[in-house]
Amino acid sequence: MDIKKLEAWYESNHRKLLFRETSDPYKIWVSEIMLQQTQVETVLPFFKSFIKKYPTVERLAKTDQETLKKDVEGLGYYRRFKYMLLAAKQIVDKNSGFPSKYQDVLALPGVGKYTAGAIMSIAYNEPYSALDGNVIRVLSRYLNLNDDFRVEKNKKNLDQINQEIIESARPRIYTQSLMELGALICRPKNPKCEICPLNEHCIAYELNIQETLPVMAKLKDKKEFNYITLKLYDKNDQIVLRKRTESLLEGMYEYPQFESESIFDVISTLESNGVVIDVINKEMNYKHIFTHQIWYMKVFEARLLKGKDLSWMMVDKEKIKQLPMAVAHRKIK
DNA sequence: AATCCGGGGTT
DNA sequence: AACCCAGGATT
Repeated sequence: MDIKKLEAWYESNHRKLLFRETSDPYKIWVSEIMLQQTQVETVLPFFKSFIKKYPTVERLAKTDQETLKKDVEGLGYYRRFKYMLLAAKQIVDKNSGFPSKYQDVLALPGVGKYTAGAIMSIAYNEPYSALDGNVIRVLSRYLNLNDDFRVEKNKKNLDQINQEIIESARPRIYTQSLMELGALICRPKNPKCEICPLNEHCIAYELNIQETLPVMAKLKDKKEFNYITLKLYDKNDQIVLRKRTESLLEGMYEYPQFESESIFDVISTLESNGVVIDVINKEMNYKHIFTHQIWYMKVFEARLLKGKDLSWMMVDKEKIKQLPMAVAHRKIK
């Protein structure tokens, strides 16, 4: 591996990212949790306001799950922030600062092998492999590895290789340079191999098969759901919301919705539970795509005439925007 | 080892 | 519309 060329490339070409202007392990940790499955550009504004509001782990530990969910609304995978708050409380309870040993970092809720390696190498400059999607792409091309990297065993092998490399590199620079190279040069499509600092010994480039790597098994098809979604107003013109308890979007608020294709079925189901609604008009159809699901939502405006579900809460229309709500419903107008 | 967790981007 | 991207926890 041309580590010297790679690190030199990084030092003169990397983006100036707000969360890389520090080696405060707390801030590195926050950024790495946000960056899980999420693009840099998406994370930046969230990180900025988050650190302004929660400059220290002590300040973060004092907040509550619902406030935190609202702070990160739109980032997705909200469970990671549930774990983030649990971890912050653990750290503050122990009163020994942000952990600095690999095993202690790895033991934090929501921190796996990648995130622990990223924190150790970027914040503490210690040689621990951080194998994310970018690094997998760069190394699989450089070494021409045809393994399916959705298979855990293959990731583990590559992680071992990366561990050996980082032990003779400058960890803080090395980890960031591989990720930056993956984002800017060694991109999934149209990689800029001509200007890549690793092109001299990149096997995939030599064979011109760089775009076929890395091999990733196809994900299974998404499951589709049809919902009747209600913008339901009570007599005081307040709107009915429900706080989700399901593991999907847990703790986020939503308009009441029912798995059905027919508003008439929903009306009769509600009536058999003592709830009477008067449908005013059909609004729009919405589609929302998750990783494993697609929601087709038929939205109706309705008036609540009688009864209510125990899980419902009445909210002033203007207050909706203050509550954490998934994009799937936030986009309903 | 397989499945569950969002959301945004590109083609 | 169809494709791409991708860590951690749970089971």
